[in-house]
Amino acid sequence: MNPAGNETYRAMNTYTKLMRAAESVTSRVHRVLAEPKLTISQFGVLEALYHKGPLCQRDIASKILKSTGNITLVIDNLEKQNLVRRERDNKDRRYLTIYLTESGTDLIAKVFTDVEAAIVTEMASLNDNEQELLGQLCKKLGMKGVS
Amino acid sequence: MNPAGNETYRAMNTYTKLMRAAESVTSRVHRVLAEPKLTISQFGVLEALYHKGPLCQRDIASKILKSTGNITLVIDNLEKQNLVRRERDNKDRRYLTIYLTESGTDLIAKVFTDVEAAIVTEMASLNDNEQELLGQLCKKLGMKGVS
DNA sequence: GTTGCATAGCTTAATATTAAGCTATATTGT
DNA sequence: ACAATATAGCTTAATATTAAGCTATGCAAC
Repeated sequence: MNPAGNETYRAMNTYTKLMRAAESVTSRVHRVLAEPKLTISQFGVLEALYHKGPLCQRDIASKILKSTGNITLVIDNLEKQNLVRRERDNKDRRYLTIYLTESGTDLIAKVFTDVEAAIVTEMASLNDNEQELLGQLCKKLGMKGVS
Repeated sequence: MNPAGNETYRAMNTYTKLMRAAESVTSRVHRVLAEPKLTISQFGVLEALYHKGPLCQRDIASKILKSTGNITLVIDNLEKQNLVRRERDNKDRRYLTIYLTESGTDLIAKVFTDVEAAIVTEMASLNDNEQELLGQLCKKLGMKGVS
């Protein structure tokens, strides 16, 4: 096999392992969302609000990488369950600020704790140094796109 | 911060970087599917057939992690575009074997080459040793689920 | 053989998602 | 002030996806 072939082979191999790891870890972590009946997007929205405070829909959309139209629906559904509420910004009336309600805060606090525990369990396959190393390598890969 | 807190902090950090890397790399790689107008699932099906040979729908479903009902639709759409064909197995008539057509083979050969090139480009952020290391760490993480 | 269980693929209904375009609001340039 | 432009969120139509259940086929036990 020529050098180019080796490079390709190695890249494909690494890529496959990266994707399998990400997918297998997330799919196990997301199991904890079944009981509270949250979709992954709903969890993403609640978690963003929980850690960043109130946000407008566009910011939420860009945070969880979904379209603004989709966020409208996700927030609608969370609002129906009384987990968040919308409030029109009086300075710029185009904006809706989304707030966690009290029960929304309670729910995400509990669910996030469970997700966190699941992630710790998953990551326990690697020791400290390995996790540090994996983090660095992933960071290098992810940064590529910031061009 | 207590030991448990540190462990959690580190795990969350590593997890986040892993997910960001996976998502940022895939989203860039998948851009090459826009021009041939293939969905990610369609690409997954074609690629499975290209590398594994003819498969029945259930095997395809488990390979690309989609429901069997969904695969029925994905194959329907590929069949409409004459990229694959279904053939009833005469030994066990419950099975449909899915074959790439000639134009399907041509298309996936070309598209896979492009995807491969995109992956090589992405992975070029890491040198040989780093890729090897990343692969090993990911493998360790992914294996957790095989219990 | 017939009866009952298992399995492959299909259908249906519900939900999620996106892209494109719409409305309302704000900003900027003249 | 007014026109043009930009932006936030919403709507609509098309597509994707899943879960649950259905049909047809095969297999195994009796």
